[in-house]
Amino acid sequence: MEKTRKTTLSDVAALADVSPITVSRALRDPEKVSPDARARITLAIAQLGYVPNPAARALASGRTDVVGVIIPSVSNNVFADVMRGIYDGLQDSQLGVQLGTTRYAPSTEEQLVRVFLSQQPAGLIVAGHDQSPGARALLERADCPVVQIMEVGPQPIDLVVGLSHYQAARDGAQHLLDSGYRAPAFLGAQMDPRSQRRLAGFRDCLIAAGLGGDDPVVTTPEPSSVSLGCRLFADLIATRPQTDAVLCNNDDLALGVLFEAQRRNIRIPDRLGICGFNDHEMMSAAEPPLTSVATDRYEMGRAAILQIRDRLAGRGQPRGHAIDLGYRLVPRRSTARVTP
Amino acid sequence: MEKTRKTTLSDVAALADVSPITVSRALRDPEKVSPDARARITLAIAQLGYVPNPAARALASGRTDVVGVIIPSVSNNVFADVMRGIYDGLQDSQLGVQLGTTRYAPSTEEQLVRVFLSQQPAGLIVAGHDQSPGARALLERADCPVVQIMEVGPQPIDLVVGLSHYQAARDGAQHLLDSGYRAPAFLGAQMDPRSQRRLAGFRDCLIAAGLGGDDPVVTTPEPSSVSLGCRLFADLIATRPQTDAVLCNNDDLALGVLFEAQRRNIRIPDRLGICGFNDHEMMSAAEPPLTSVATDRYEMGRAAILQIRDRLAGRGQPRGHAIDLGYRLVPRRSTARVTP
DNA sequence: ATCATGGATGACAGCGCTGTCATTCGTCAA
DNA sequence: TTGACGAATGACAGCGCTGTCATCCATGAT
Repeated sequence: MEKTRKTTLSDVAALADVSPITVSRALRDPEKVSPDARARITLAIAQLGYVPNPAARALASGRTDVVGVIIPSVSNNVFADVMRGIYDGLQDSQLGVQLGTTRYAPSTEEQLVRVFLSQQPAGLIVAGHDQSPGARALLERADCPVVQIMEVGPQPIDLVVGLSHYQAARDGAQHLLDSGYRAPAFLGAQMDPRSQRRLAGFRDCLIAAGLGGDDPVVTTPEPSSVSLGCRLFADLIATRPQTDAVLCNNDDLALGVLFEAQRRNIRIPDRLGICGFNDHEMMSAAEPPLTSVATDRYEMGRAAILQIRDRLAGRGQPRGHAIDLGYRLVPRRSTARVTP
Repeated sequence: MEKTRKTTLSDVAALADVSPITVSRALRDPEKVSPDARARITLAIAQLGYVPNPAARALASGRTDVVGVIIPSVSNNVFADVMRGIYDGLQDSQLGVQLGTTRYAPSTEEQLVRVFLSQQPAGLIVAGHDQSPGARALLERADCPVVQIMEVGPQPIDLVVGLSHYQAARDGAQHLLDSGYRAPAFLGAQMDPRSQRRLAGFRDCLIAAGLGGDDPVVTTPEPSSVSLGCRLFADLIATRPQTDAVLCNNDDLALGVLFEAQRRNIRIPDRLGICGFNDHEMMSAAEPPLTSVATDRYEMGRAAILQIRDRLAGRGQPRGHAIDLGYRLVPRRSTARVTP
């Protein structure tokens, strides 16, 4: 296989009988080139199969068309939905994505921020607002739009798209109380900062309801899974048989609770209420359908990209702008207790 | 905020009192630099907070440290597992990932291949072996390692890590027959090429068993989901009430079938056997636990990256090398019929 | 002492593109 | 007719790094 030199701007320019600069302009800013020249250039590009070299462009212009995305994990389906939103938001743009995963380690996150920023990205999307001081300093100094997603909170670095996990979980807990449950518990895995705030919302709800003496919480740092939901629920009722409802940190756990309850012939919703978090598609399909606090992960990703695109187009929101996508409690049969 | 010029190799060189070339070498090939100089350079780098410019490196060397990954979708948890394997395989390497999603569209895939190749990646990972002729031609001409994942098949482009979906599904169907089911059906969504081959395996198994007269298959091009499993199963038993088992194209559908069967009080496994595909973690947690054909998506991603790393290190496998990760039938209660 | 050897280092040019001017030319108002 | 103006185009230099050679010097064999 012959090592054929790649065709360059100059090749195109020669064929189209213009200067390389004009070709460059025709590519980036077609308006600025006469229709005549533009046509010849387009033809030449097609004939030569020319593809621009992004490294050269990046070096010369100090910009790339890549948006860096830094999330804790790809195998968490919350982030899968976010990514889908990001890719959809990218449609009809020149932008690409570079993805990094932190595995929930702040030091890894900081390193990724450093690496990504060194590539002079068009924008950066990071999950959460619990960056290490170092990472935060880097991001504040970044000369590209930075979007913190997942969560709204104090002191945004630049742009924010998220929701209040505290409030969402607090409302979920309140829903359990409103449905007549008197001894709700919290089940949590992978207790990242957002999970911690959900837990705080749960606790405050109980305190506000005068049920604060106890702390019916079972958590683990393990990654979340359906099986883990089974195990945590088993632990929970072993130590607190009086529990009559569970607020789960996410839907996987809720599904595990459902299965474990079925195994033990615990009747849902009468003997046990179940509320998940996120409202993954499967929640409505389950038997009984499972109540959950719906979050719009897809829109979170999509909105983040659109914020960046707006900024790049010069009509973006100012630094500090936050979009609160909110949440929605979706009551289903799993908490529809007939007699309190 | 002052636009501070980034520190460059020359700045480091000046501080360390060596030439820029030596700094460059110290970074890429520390062995070739004297310990003395290396120490001064390391110190200077730390003092200046120097971070190399990957665009400049890419332009000068014609190489990048980025592996392109082209998959159909990120929200399919099969690919989420693959991605996790990829990121784990990347540990302790300089490599990064650029991810593109095709949305199951061959034209999008071809375009992504073109764009990614223009970035002169360190390697490329693509899902499946049903690339368009154009994409295939580009990949064959690529001067970087190319790994086709998910599936083993004829005429590999370069390297392959996968399994035979045909055989895996055929074994799944055979398991249903061996368990005493006489009228198994196939449920499929998002009928991509791999799903088609699974379906073919199912059909051939039935034919081989003398049950080929009929074609008990319900499929849809819609993306897979648990709810869709419910609906497809409802359709199935409406048109073919005699069905006594289902082989599902994936685990989401299987879970949907379970829920729908529960809703209709169809007893599992006696009245209905359920077999999924992939053996997602939730399958073992379900009640009853669900039989599935296990595939090692994680290892698929990991092995793909390791193949690329080996190649880059000069000790890789030759073109055409394929790794068949196989599959494993995991029988559980959902197909454990007591009386055939 | 002399020369070949190889490790360490450096000079030079250039990767392909774009920012910043400068230049050309046609058009229109005065 | 003239000058001013703006659209279209081009020349030049340089982004930060690396490939390819060339150079230097200590070492050990002769």
